[in-house]
Amino acid sequence: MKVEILTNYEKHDVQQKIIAKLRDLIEYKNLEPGDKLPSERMLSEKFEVSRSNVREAIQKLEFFGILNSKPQSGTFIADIGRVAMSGMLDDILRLEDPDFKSLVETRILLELKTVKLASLRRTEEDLVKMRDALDAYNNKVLNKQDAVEEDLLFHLAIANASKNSTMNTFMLIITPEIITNFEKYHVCDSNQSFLGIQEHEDIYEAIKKQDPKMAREKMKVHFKTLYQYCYNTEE
Amino acid sequence: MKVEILTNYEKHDVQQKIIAKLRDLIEYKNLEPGDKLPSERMLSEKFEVSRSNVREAIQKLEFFGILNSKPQSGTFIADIGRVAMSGMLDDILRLEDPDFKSLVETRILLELKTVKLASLRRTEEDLVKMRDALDAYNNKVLNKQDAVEEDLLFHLAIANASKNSTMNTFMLIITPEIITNFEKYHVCDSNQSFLGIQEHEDIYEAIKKQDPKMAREKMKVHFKTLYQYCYNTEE
DNA sequence: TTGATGAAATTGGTTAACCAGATTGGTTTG
DNA sequence: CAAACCAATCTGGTTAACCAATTTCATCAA
Repeated sequence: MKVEILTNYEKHDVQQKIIAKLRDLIEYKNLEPGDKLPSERMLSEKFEVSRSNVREAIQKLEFFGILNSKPQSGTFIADIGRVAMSGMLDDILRLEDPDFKSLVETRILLELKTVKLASLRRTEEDLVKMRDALDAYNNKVLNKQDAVEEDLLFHLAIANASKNSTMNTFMLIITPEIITNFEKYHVCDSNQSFLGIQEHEDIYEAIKKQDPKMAREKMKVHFKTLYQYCYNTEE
Repeated sequence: MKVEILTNYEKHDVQQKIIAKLRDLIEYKNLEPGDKLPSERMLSEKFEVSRSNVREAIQKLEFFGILNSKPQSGTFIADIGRVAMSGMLDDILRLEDPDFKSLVETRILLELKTVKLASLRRTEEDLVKMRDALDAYNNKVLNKQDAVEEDLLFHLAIANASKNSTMNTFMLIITPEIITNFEKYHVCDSNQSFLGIQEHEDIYEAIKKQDPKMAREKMKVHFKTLYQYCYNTEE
């Protein structure tokens, strides 16, 4: 068991080292936006790591949008300047994985916004999807079953109706971690889920009526218990 | 040129297909949380794609937190239930890449929060980093040079001082796209940058004085021009 | 019958060879 | 002299063979 964590740590460590070396290389060689990075083979040789490790590091930086690879051509530095590039790489290297409090803070922030946007932009189709998620949740709760997943799916349906793809993506990123943490800390017990039915219905109604103020207010009520786990998150 | 876009499209397409097939497989085989996925070799054979394609798709789903691979053991379904899993996979498949408006909306939302958190939680070290970023920005502007990057680095320093790793990560994700879009649409011309100096200084002062209300207010002022590009983003 | 044992099969990860398309630079041709 | 051309080279992507750790299961001992 200890070994597994160790290997994962080492793997992450190797990737961080490669990213750091790439940053130094870019600095040292004075590479500018649009310039081509040395080939993957060269980098793997120079950094003394496997080519697949190099590829994974490049993929990660592609995800952050500061590199992009073109098949049969090369890997290029994105159109952000050297200063921004260097600063961002430093930040990426310094990134820690999120704690529960940080997740909840962010979730509340995102959802108080998506619910407003959803009430302004939702289509009829969106309403149907939300209604379905709601019914699934209600069924589970009435049968006294755990309904954390159905809960989150309703919230994801709202994010979907907000028509903001960035916030939608971010909600998707934090949702699994929220679920596992909820189950770990037993945030939701059954009577809370029971309350949740009405709270969800209120939110749904506000969105249906296209009333952003009300929607936001009802979401806030719904998050009241969450606030307790994150008490100094002033609105 | 057309070919390059095509290959990228196809690559993304292949990955989406694999994810869809994984979803169907999980549904069909009734795989529960904690269960093991078939091996990468089997999947690549069954889906008729290369094993590396399978690995990349799995990596993506690992990033979203719904799978995790253990070396020499297997790939496992994360501890979120089948319902949540299935819903999330559908959402992931439906994700579109972000438009500028969505990016700006999200950035404003995040920054109005991080600036408040930063003013409550900033350390002396954070202040130094922000001061450095600020000086770099001012220098560039006074020399009438483009300072988009330095601008963003100041904002990233704020996100860093907010001590919320999730928001910090999200800011890093959207920053490069913000920069490229800014340069594409020429959002910042020189006299605006000139105004920016004072606006930045105001924000910095508010954070230094640990005044969250003021900090948020000054950030709002700073975003006034951005609002124009995203006018129906009501506060 | 039950628990321990260990060899064989299976796993994700790594490596190296290979592929097809893009790039390059020297040559040819008008 | 400049433009067109083509082959050698270089690129990221793919494939297949290999590795070491893990899992499995038939075997054996108590």
